[in-house]
Amino acid sequence: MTKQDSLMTTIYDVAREARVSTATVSRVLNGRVVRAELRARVMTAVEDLGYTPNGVARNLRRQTGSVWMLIISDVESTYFTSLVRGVESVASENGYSVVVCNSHDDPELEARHIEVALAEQMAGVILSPSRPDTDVSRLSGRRVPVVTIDRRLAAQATSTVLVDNHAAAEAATSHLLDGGYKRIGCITGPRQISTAVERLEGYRRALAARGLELDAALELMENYREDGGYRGINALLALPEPPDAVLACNGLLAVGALRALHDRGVAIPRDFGIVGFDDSPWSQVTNPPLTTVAQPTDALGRKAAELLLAPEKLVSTHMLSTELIVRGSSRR
Amino acid sequence: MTKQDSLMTTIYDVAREARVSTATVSRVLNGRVVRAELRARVMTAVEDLGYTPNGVARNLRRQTGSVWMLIISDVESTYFTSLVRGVESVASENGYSVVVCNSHDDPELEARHIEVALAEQMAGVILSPSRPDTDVSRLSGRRVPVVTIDRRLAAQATSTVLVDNHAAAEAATSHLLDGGYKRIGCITGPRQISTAVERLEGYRRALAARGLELDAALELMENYREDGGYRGINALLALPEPPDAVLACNGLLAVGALRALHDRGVAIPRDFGIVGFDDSPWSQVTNPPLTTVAQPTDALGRKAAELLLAPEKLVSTHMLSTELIVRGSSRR
DNA sequence: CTGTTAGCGCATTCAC
DNA sequence: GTGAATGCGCTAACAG
Repeated sequence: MTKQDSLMTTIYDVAREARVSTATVSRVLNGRVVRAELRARVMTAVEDLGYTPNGVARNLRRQTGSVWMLIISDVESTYFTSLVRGVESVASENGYSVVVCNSHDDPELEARHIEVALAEQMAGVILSPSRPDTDVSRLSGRRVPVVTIDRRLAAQATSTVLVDNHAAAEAATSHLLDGGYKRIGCITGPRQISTAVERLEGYRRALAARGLELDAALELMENYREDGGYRGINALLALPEPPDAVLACNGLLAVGALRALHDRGVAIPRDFGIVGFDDSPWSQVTNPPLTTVAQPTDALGRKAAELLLAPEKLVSTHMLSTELIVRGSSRR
Repeated sequence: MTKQDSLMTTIYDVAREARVSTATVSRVLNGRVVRAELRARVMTAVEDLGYTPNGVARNLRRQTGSVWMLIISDVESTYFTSLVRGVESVASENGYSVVVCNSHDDPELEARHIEVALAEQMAGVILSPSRPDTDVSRLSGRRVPVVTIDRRLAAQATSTVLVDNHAAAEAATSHLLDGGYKRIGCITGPRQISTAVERLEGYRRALAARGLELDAALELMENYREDGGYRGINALLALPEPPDAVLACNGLLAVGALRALHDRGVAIPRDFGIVGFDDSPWSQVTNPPLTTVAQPTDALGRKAAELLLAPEKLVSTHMLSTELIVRGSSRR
C-alpha cells in the first residue's frame, strides 16, 4: 500500500500539516464554521500539498454523490444530444456534474447503466427508457431520484417529461393534407417506444378528422435509424397504390427516407411530400429543405433536471409542445 | 442511519443469510475459488435479498473503479459522438462502462470534468483537449491512464490517437484544384485546436504544391460550429477577389457554410465548390450532396480504448488516415 | 479453501 | 468551536 500512500494525499496529511484535526479540515472543506486562523492554516496546507478530496470516500460516507447520469437511447441522434444541454445548465447551476450514457435502446445495456448509477451512487438519473417496462425500481428503492424523458414508462412510478406527440404528428399530417397531398404514409419507430405509437396515433387522427380512410399498408413500424427510413420508403413506393407523401417520425429516419427518395429520383415536393421530426442544423440544407417537427430540447432537458432537483410528492407528467417548421419538402 | 440500513442490503446481510463470512461472499461475487456448496448458498442469499454490491465502497477499497470517462468537446457533433461507439465496444468487451462528458471546448468545464474523473476514481480517461495546454497531470499523477484523442497536447505526456490532418486537408484541396476551381478559401477552427491548424497547413501545402500563392484573406479561423461556417462564407464572398471554392474544416461548420451559400443563391458546384469534414448520414442528402473528408471514428475510438487498456511504456502517437468521399458539391 | 481482521478516505457523532 | 473516535461497505492480508 506504500504505492497509494505516496500518490494520494489525504485529509490526514492536510490535518498534520495544518496542525488541526481531520474533522476541522473536513469542516473547512465543506464550508462550516471554523475559526479564521485555523481555516487559513488548512487552506495553505491544502494548497501546499495539492490536496484533492477523495470523492469516493465522501460518497461512501454521505451515501450519495453529486453527479447525475443521463441515460439516452442514442448518442448519435441530435435530438438526444440536444437534451444534454438543458440538463447541463441546471446541473451546473446547482453544483452537479452530468455524465451521459448510451443505451442504444438495448434493455440489457440500459440495465447495466442503471446498475452503474446505483453502484456509483449517482445523485439522480434521467432516463429515456428503451422499453415501457424498463425496471427503475432498484433506483427508486434506494431513493435515487429518477425522471423519465421523451418516453413513457408503463408503470407510472416516475415523473415524466415529454412532448405532445399526438398533436405534433397530427399537425404535421394535416399540413401535408392541406398542401394537396392525397395519400399520406407514416414511417414510425418500433412499437416498444411510446413516441412511435403516439405519433402514429396522431397521424391517424389527422386522417380521421378529414374523414379519410386508414390503410394499414401505409403504416410502417421501422427502427428509429437511417436504414429504417430507407427501407420504409422503398416498401411504401413498392405498394400497388403508393402514397404521395410521408410522415417520417424521427430525425435519422427522415434522412434515410430522403436518401431513398433521391435514389429513386422522386421529385420532392412536386411528386412527393415529406415531413420529418427533430429539427437539426442540416434540415435547412437538404434537397429540398426539410419540413420538420421541432422539439423544445433545451426546455425538456431543463424541466427534467428541475424535477430531479425538487422531486415532487406526486408523480407528474409534463407535456411540452412542438413546433412545425415548414420548408420546401412539403410545399409545392 | 436507520434509514440507510433499511435501504441498503450489504455484504454482511448476505453473509448472515448464507451462514458464511463476508470474505466468502466477496470471493463469490468476484469469481474466486469457493466450494460449490457455499457458493450456492451465497448466490441464493444474494438473490433473495436483492443485493447489489456497493461500487463506491469497492472503489474506495480497490483504489480504482471500472468506468471510463470520455470527455469530448461537443456532444452535438456527430464526429465526436461517433467516437463513442468505438470506445464502448472495447470497454464492454473488457468489463468497463463508459460515461461521456461534454466540455464545450471550455477549459473550466473540462477541468471540472477532470476533477470528477479523479474524485470518482475513474479507471481511465479519454480526452479531446480543449487547449494544447490542458493539464492532465493530476490524472497521471494519480496513475489514472489518460489517452488523448482527435487533438494534440503540447506536452507530449499522454498517448494520442488522431488522423493525418495535413494529408486530409491537402487531398481535399487538391481535389478542388483538380476540379478546375482556381481560388480556394479555407474556413478552419480556432488556433487553440490542433486540428484547425493542421488542416490549414494541409490546405497551404496543396496550394504550394501547385506553385499557387497563399492569400491570408482566404484563410479564416472561425469556430467549429454552424455560425462559424456561416460567417466565414459571408466574409469570403465579401472579398474584393472572392474565392470560387472553399474547404470547410469541420462538419457543423460545413453546414453553416452551405446554408450561407444557399442564402446567397450561389450555384454549387457550378459557380462554387465546397468540401466539408466529418462525413455524416445527412451529407448525402444536402443540396448538392456534400463532398467530405470521412474520419475513421470507430477505429479512432477503439484505438484510444486499447491504449487505455494496455498503457504502453512509451508515450505514442497513432495517426489514422482519412478518406475523401467525392459527391456533387465539388464536381462540376 | 475459509474466517478474522484491518483499513481505504472521509463526515459525523459525541465529548470537551 | 474543536478533537477523538467511529463506521460507511467492501476487499485483501493473514491465519488457520
